[in-house]
Amino acid sequence: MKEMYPKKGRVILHVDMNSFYASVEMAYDSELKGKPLAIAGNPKERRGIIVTCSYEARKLGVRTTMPLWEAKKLCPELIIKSPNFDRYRTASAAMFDILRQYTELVEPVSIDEGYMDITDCADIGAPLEIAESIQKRILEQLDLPCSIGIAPNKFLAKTASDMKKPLGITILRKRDIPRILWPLGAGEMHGVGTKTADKLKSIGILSIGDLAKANDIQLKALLGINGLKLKERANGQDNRMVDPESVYDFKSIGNSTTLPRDLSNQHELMKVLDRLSEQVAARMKRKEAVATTISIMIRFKDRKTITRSQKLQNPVSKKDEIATVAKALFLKHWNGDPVRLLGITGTDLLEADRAVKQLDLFSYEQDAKKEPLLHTMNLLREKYGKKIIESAGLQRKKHSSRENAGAGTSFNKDFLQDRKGKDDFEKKDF
DNA sequence: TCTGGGGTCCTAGGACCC
DNA sequence: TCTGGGGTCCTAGGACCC
Repeated sequence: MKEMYPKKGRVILHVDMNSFYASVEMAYDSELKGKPLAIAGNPKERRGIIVTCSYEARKLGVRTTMPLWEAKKLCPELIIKSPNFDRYRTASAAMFDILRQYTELVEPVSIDEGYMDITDCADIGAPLEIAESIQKRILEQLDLPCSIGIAPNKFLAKTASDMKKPLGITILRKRDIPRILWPLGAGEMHGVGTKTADKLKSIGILSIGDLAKANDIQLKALLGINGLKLKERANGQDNRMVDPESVYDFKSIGNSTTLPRDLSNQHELMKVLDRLSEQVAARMKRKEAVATTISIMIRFKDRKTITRSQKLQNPVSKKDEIATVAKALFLKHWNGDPVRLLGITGTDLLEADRAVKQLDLFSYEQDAKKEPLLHTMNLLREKYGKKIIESAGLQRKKHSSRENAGAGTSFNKDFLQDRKGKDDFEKKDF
């Protein structure tokens, strides 16, 4: 939907911070400047990986996602720091503040990159002048380097910002596509990873130019809809708008942890789930969100990973509620194998106040009942197995999906109807 | 003595409904 | 008498990105 009404002749910037975490650390401590520096996931644990590293470290062969021990072996003088996310968030906010001094049309994509639509900024200056000004300001005011891509759409801007690092500015025009974009390997395209690159290779598509000219039918058979989208991009077509609001519609909140050692002890694993539930609950509270689905992720010794999820009748956000569901899911699906990683994620998020309003509307007892309800469901499941719960759930689901549909709009008769049905149901079954 | 943690989007199958 | 064709919801997994 966002793609429907692009303006003609847009000017889009993609601002990409250079080795962001490492650069922020250097801005805080100038002693680090010019030295090989790496930010590593968990320097004390044996399973740390390199999250970001300075250009000096890159020259010595250190790479993002490289295991810490490998990086140390490669480069004994490497300075290793653990990430300081508060610091990065502060720097990020300051960076986006600078961008918004040029236009409100700023879309953060991640902590260290964002798009700007400067089509209507001609009064400020030419696109190149604006980019130079932004880059200079971020460097002078925050002591942080960035690269900027200038292009008629997001895909080309993103591609352009990647071309000169650090501190580059690259213009990529439509007419430059055959000369600059097409010779690149298909795997270098944003959206094409190793799997897709391999698949493309299997039908003889090696470069972005090959992809741009590929056969639609063949492409669709190989990659589905995504294949056709990639072909469009390869031809420089991308109608996605710059959407400043997109930050606010997050879809999931989750935390996971790789355990210091593989764990088979159920009690210890339960404690880990408690801790993760607490983290997820804290973040939901901060974001004023509640979740209607809880998923867990289990990774085993051999890195095989499974996810199991449960859709809930009532949204949850409190630590104990999340932990109850997560633990039940875990116990139901764990085969006893040693566990390497555990994760908990809440999805199908609703705004907290909206969800509270829903509950208020539907039953005065609901809040007090929520936990006993979950508890009861678990007991029933243990006693009677899955079937009875699911058949019970089915009736309730109808009500709850109606609630959700109505909650965003206004109070109406359906609400009263649903309310009646729901109360009846609860008295009958619980 | 390999490979973190935060996400998004897409696909596919089964259950269920009409 | 043995079997259609939509559609939705839920679950699980995979690919990709930073």
